[in-house]
Amino acid sequence: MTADTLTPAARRILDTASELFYHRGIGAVGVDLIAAEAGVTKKTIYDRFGSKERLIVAYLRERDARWRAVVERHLAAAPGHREAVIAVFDALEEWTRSDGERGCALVNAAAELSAPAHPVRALAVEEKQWLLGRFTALREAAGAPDPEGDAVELLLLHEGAAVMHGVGEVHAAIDRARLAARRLVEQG
Amino acid sequence: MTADTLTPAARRILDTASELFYHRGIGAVGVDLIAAEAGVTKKTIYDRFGSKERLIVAYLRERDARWRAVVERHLAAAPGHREAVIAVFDALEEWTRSDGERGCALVNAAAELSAPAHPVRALAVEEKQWLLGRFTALREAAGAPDPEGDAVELLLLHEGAAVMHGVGEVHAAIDRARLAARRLVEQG
DNA sequence: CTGGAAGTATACCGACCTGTATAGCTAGGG
DNA sequence: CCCTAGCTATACAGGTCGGTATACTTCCAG
Repeated sequence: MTADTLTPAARRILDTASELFYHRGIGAVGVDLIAAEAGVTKKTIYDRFGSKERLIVAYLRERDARWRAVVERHLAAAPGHREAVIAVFDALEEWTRSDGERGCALVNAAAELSAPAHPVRALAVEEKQWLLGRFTALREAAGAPDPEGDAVELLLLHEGAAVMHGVGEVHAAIDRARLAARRLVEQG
Repeated sequence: MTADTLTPAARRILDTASELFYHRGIGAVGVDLIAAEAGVTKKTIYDRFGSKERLIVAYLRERDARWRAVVERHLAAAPGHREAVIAVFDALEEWTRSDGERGCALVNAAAELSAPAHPVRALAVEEKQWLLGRFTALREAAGAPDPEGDAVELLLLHEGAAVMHGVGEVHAAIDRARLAARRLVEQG
């Protein structure tokens, strides 16, 4: 990871861009705005990141890494394979509470940048399959008869909860997803 | 509904805009492109729709109406309240097969246009709560002990399936969602 | 037969976009 | 002591954006 080798200005740029991209959308945020908010010159942005697209990728990469770290922490604290599945939904709750009411950044970015060859699509696919793999392994370890089927279902509940949390006005989406997940692991 | 009172050119504009907005994203499609693809002058677009934003709203409204009609058709054909729940997922499968691989247009639009006061957010919320209400009524009619809880869970599966179908690379997401829904209604 | 509605064609506006160029400042290490 | 990395400041290029203005045509209904 190159995250720690960032210069101070680059750090500020990435933090500012993350905030703005996530809450206002990628297309709605220009490079000039990022520069102004970060207290930095546009030249510095282009010196450090090369282009807006690469800044977007850096933003999504870092955010994804932070999200995965939250999940891993919750997984490590779970006493067993069944509890670990539930812990992923605890991680989602913590994540959305601290970080935002706008759903999954990767999904949103993929919605904006629709070109099939765009790098953010690959990032999104990779993250979803990482989580899918996590769920599959946990259900395998728990001796479930259909680990992959369970994993897809858990992923659907997870993504559904993230989306509905993003559009809002549907109460306790994450709670309900966790409840369904608990029922799945307890009587599977 | 004002859909049938559209002039021929307006009809072409709305059809073209729907195609482009859905597959490329709203921000990625300019008014000039819509005009060119529809074989129409920009002036005609502004004469008929007033602004890009109102064209976007018209696009989402009409698409939503078509989607709801598909759902209603599947619901009407279902022999009972439990089968009707499953039928919604059949509707989703038919809908995505005929109309696109890019998930829910309302969710995507809400992801792009993040301003909380933007009209598309209200549209998205309204549609999700319509579907939620449908599910709730069906579970109530089936005598389920927790109709609203069931409805939220079904909505999560539905939205999750739509999203994962959009990012792709997760096989049989809709099939799995329907399977989970069937299990929910058969042993609730 | 005439007037208005629905178009086309073309040109333009100001704002904003990503990205580049030029010049100068500062601090730390060989 | 000077060179380079990292930065600031400012200006600008080239393009696209949503939206408007003007002038002409076509066609149908009162």
